Amino acid sequence: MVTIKDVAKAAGVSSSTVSRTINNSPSISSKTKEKVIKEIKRLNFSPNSMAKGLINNKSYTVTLLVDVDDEKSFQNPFFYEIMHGIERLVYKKEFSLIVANLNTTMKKQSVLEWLVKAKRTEGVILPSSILNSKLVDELKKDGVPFVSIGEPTNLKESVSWVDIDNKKGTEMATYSLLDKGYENIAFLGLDKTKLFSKRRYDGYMNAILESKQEVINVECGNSKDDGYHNMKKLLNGPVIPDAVICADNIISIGVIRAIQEAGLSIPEDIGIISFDNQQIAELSYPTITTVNVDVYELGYQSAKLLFELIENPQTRYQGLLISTKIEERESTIKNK
Amino acid sequence: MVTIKDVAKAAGVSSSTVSRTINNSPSISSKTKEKVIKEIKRLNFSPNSMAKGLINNKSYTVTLLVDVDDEKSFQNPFFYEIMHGIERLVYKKEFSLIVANLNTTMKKQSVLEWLVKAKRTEGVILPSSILNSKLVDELKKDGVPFVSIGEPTNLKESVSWVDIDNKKGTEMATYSLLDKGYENIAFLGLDKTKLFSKRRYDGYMNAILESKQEVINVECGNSKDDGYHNMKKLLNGPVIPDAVICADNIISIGVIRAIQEAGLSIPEDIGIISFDNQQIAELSYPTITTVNVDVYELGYQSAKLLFELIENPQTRYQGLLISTKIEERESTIKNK
DNA sequence: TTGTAGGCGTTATCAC
DNA sequence: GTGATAACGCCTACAA
Repeated sequence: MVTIKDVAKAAGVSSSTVSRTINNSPSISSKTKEKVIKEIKRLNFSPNSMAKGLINNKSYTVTLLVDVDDEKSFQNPFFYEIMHGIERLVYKKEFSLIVANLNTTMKKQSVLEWLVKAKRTEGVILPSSILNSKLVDELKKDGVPFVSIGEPTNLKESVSWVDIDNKKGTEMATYSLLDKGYENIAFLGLDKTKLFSKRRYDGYMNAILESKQEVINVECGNSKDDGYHNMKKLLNGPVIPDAVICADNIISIGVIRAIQEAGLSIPEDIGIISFDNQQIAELSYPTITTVNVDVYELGYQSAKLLFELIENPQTRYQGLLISTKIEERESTIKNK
Repeated sequence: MVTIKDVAKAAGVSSSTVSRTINNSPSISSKTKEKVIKEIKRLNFSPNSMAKGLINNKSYTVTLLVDVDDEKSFQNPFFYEIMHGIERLVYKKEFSLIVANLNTTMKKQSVLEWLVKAKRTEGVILPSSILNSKLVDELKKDGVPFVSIGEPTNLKESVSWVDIDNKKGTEMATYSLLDKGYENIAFLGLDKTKLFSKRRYDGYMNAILESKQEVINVECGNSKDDGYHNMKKLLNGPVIPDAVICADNIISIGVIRAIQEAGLSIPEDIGIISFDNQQIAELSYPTITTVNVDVYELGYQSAKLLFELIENPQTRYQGLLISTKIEERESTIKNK
């Protein structure tokens, strides 16, 4: 293993000079600097991250905490993109990204304790679904900066978080449907136990009331069967909508099925807008217009907030909303 | 920060005694050991991982390398489960799991170099799609153990890898269809550029030839449109199959569409078996019978192989195949 | 069985 | 601008 001493010897300088070169110290002549850099390259030297960390008491490491056993924790398709966004910034900062599972069984302690107390990590990003007051207390007590992905609920403390602007998303979706000429727009899939679902409903409500239209609201779960059965009911009901906004992407699969079985056509008779799950939206017949959710950006911004907290612990906690965009596909008509 | 010295002072022993206690040294009286452990707990002490790493020249860290920009690298839905399998073993070994992207831009060097040379990681797990001879050379030169997820292709060197037993999977699927009474079984979606696709075809071939049936093979890409158009062609062709095995899960969505448009019923007229993508298989109407692929196990076994290499660098390279299981859903009939 | 001392590779603090 | 030296927290001979 080639160390700073080897480089120093080879370049005929002291190890401090090599250290200064590595760390871009201003007080060093460009001549020796050049010489040292040359030797560093020749010897293929990289500073040992642990020795450096020991001195500075830093691990140069950030943790993405998940709960694999909790379905709400991170949806499979979203996780990869979120991680990608995080990774981009983390490595730009010359940190490493650790991924850990909240409920991993370790000998004596919890993973989180293990990561935090042994100085293995300097900050944590975690989904709001696993964030409760107890966890917040622990993290704050240990002085580890953290950022929640998703706006937390039922929390007394204030924390930093990043979320999709769900409300604005459905608001835009509703207006977009109205613009196209749809007149009876239903919202299907409100689940009051879920914040994102409520937010999406709020956006829909806003736009509907603002436009003096009638609210058609169907509360239900988020499986394809929920979508199917509730759409069926709606089609037999007093007011048949000519457009449906689905709170959650899976629901829309069942909704489409119900509409097609009733002999109605999409998007002519009934238009559909759902929330982003690109793969499903594009696999369906017809493909589904969605409120596009930029989860890469979600990840990137969460990392950005985290680094602000790491670099300056005095930073105030803040909430950040990522804007959405409507991606037109076959389930909505261009002009009615 | 509480160090080994604080514990030593509190317990009235030397720091070496504390160190010995932590590391379960045999030469220590159970009495002092007890005393020390008590203080460790009271003071809430955890050994600093970097100081320990510096001594042993170990990082206690394993890296999962991906290429987020390469679609073949890891399918979204698979990644999470694979990672879960890896994570399980990694933390059991009291290591951390780093996730890094091959093409992350760092100032001077590649992430991999950065991770390896600065002693940030002790082993690497990576998808076969990004593994080429150049990368193998680099990894071997640096002496980092690594395991490929997926059987590598076009590699002169021998390496350790884990893969799904694709061949056996389609073989079982074919026999299962024959058992149910299907007689003209087609294989749709052979892509000769992909090893897993070829393996799946081989399994189908084996079973068909063994059973003295006729081979119906359609080569095509793996989009839903490929599935749709090629199934349509098949339905207009001389021999209409009464069962289809799809090489890839997305294809089956198009295949189903084509069959339904032709007014035929699934599974009565035509049965379908595809490969695992649980979400898609269950969202479809009808739900799709799949060859179930245990990607958690894939991840777990890759980590196991990696640790064998880390703990004993003399370990021989080996390839490991994970068996599959057929998950019956609506797209195949019970008895024809 | 326990304690002392030296060192892992780096950086910060002094001198020069 | 540069070099010696002492840390950082832990482990491991070696000594007792």
